[in-house]
Amino acid sequence: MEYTVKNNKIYIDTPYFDTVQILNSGQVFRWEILNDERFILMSKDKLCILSEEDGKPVIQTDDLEYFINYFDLDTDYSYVFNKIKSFGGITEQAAIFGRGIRILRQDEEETIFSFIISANNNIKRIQGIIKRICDNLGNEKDFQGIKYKSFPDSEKLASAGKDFYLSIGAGYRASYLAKTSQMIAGGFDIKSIYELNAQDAEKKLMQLYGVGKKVADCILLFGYNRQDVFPTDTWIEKVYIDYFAKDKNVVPDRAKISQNLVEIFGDFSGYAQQYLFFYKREL
DNA sequence: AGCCAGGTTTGTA
DNA sequence: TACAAACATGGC
Repeated sequence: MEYTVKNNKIYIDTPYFDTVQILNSGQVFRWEILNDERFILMSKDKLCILSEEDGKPVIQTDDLEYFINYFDLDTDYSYVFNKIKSFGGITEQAAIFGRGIRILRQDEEETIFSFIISANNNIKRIQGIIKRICDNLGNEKDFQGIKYKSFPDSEKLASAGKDFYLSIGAGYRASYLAKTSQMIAGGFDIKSIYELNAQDAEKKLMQLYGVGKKVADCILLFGYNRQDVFPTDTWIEKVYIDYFAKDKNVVPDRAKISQNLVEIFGDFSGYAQQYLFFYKREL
């Protein structure tokens, strides 16, 4: 076991958990610096405090079970890490560089809306838009004197119109958020996606307004914990051109890049994607 | 100042 | 099917 639980705290004891790397890996947007070396992270209506004791990560929370699952603490990352390293080259370098990254098990619904907002957007602004949505539509919560707002459910999101999303700076994604929240609140079954294979799951998610292939793949990876997809954005496209393309002058489209990378990495595509994304973006 | 950001949708041929 | 333009906004 790579963690122990005591008094509402989870003590992490593994090199495969680096708080700063996880927070900066671009999969989670609702976090803030609390004070030096302490962070708060929110998911759904829950919050945890991330800190260090004796140089090791500590998670403080009212809901231990939720965050043990959220941080994927029961997955053996030494196995994942070594498997990714075995691909060699840039992939091995990326894994070593981002050794402390984990793929979080985030809420499906929150992930859907978060990654609709992510389209053609930068991470700082994505964080701001999501924060303003929570501040305006979320429920008031409190954890040990820290006041925060929950992520609103689809009904609440659907009750706000396109004009609201425009007013909080969502830009042209405003209509996507208004429409998709109405679809999900209206009965679009996002749980049934767990039963589908990757291709059908992708197609189903792409029925949602504002969800194309790349966003669908991010939702599957971060919200459904599916590893057999390879979200291909501008950064992964750069990685592909630099290190995987046979002919740099003939660059396939992103769907084809994604397909090629899944053929290479198979059921470890998600992990490989995350290490490579982090490596390219941090350098 | 101007390009870019974890792209998607819509229109055209 | 394939490609291009339109789409809002702010980070750096």
